[in-house]
Amino acid sequence: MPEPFLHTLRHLVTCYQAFEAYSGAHIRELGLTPPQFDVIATLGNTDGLSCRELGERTLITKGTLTGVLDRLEARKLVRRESVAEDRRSVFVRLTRAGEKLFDIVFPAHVAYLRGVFGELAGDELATLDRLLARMARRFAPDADDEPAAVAATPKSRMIAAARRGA
Amino acid sequence: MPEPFLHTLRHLVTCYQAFEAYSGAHIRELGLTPPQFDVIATLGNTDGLSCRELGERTLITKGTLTGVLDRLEARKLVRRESVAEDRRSVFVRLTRAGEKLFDIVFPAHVAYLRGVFGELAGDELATLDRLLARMARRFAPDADDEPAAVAATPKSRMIAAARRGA
DNA sequence: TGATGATAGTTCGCGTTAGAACTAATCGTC
DNA sequence: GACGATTAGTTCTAACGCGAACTATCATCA
Repeated sequence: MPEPFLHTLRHLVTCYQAFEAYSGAHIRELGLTPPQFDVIATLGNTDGLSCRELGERTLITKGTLTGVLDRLEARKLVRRESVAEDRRSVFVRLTRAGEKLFDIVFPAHVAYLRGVFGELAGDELATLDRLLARMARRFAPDADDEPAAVAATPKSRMIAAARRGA
Repeated sequence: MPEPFLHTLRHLVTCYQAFEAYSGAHIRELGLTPPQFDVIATLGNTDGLSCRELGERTLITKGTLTGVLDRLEARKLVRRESVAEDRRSVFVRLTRAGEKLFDIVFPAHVAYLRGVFGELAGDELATLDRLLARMARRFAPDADDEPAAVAATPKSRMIAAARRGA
């Protein structure tokens, strides 16, 4: 009993990390950290989002999000606004500079990633997709795949883009 | 052109994070952080490893590994020894207490994970395995899958176990 | 109204992350 | 055998990562 699932797990981790390294290297060249990119990408073509929603979409926990937004705000790529209806809430939106950056880095990064999948047959991609989703549900029964669904788990990368493309 | 690969990527990230959260929660209950567990698990049933090899197997970069080992050594779970043949190298091995901990936490964690895969048919697991490995190679052409092969990329989780089971 | 509870963000502690700069030791090669 | 190039670990910096504690603000319901 060599526990074959451990083998699969290792490949999951290896694959994820390889993706992270590949994607992250490019993002850093663009002058952003991966979480910062996720925020920019999520905010792009939007009228703004609450911190809560932004956290859900990027899979960044709220504690971490505060710091990420602080740094983006310091660079004037993002602006925090208070909401009249609910004064607990904070609305986040791209500044002009943020939008400009989005228009550059988002397409660039998607193009950068697209190259990797060139040869992968569409049905293989679909199979991988399906199996990953199933496995994810197994680990986190309270899955999150539908537009309005809510989760509140950890970090991410390119999540934003993935969700947009979905 | 909805860029279907973005959808797959999102699932990769979601799946990885779900695994991390699931696995990490249990590991924390056992009184270790995930990287610490990886080190303990990798060192278990071994006569010790060099920092270099330990880093390669756990996929923890050397800079990070120093800190992880510092904390494990402070808890007397691990011991650093200098090597006569190569005085640059540092040999790391479990202390008696470390071995004792390994004997408890490793089987416990494998059992904890095994439950999740119960229903997954063997061939599906194999398919997922194969596709993940292929995708990983695509992101990191200098793949690492054979025993003695070398890589030097980032972090991990349960890597140790996966490699042992492999 | 007023106590109870839930929610939105921030702050904090501790640990991890990558990457780059640094020291020390060994290797390759002539 | 000396010299430049590698290699092993450590140190440093900036940014996450999560959980937990905390503040402020709604929401509910009696």
